Amino acid sequence: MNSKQKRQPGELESLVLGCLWDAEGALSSQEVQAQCSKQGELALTTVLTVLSRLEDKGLVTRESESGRTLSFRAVESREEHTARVMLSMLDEETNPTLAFSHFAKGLTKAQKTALKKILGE
Amino acid sequence: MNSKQKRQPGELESLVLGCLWDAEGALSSQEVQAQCSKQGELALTTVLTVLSRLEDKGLVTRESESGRTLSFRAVESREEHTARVMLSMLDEETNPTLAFSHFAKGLTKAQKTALKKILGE
DNA sequence: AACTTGTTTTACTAGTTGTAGAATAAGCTC
DNA sequence: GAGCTTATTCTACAACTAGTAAAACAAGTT
Repeated sequence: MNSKQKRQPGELESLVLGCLWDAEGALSSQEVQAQCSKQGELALTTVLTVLSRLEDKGLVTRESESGRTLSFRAVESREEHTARVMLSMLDEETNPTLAFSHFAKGLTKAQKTALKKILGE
Repeated sequence: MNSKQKRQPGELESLVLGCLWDAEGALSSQEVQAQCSKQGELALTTVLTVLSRLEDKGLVTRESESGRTLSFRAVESREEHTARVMLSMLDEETNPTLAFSHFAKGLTKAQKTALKKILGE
């Protein structure tokens, strides 16, 4: 039986990846299912399909620990992922400084302070 | 006639948007076609379809200047766009400071200097 | 009125994502 | 070790996105 809750494309993958990001270590497919299902039921096979696709994209790895059961973990942390995507966007800029300029305008005061501190080290 | 050069999904849209970003002002569909076709021929209708889709996404606007002919222009500059996407990613972070930390590690020396300067103002 | 040319409609294909049943494999129980 | 249980992989399909462009339409021009 399915609940066919129309999701935006990419939404389920983000949800699953988010579960792994929020978890300390690796999770079994059942654990991922349990976490994700807080937002509506999902079949275990659905979760496994999504995990496979995330693996194909290099965002998730699987480790077989206790015989039959697999564990999945995010390759990067949420913050590493964000940083990497941000950096890759900058790489395509011909004028990174101008991009920084717009970027800085949108930062909150707290964010600006935090970033300045990190750059100062 | 078509050349069916397999493009990655999103590639053509980026190409077209890139033309508009590289142009000073607004471009006619023919001008966009000419710019884009440096990378292989494209039918004018293809270009127009892509422009329409970019408009639907709010990335492009059209202006009708001299009667029949339309002009298209990017809503944001390349750098504004990059900055906005970067900021929106940060907005979803629970720990922006940690993201900054990874981000800073990936910046070149020159980029770090430029960013520090901008933040200092 | 016919011709030219710029724009919109329609269409088709391929690929991605959401979703999950069916099939298979690997342990476990008696 | 034959069968039961359960974890994983295969297969499938619908909806949507994106590449691509022919066909249809509209608005000047001659």
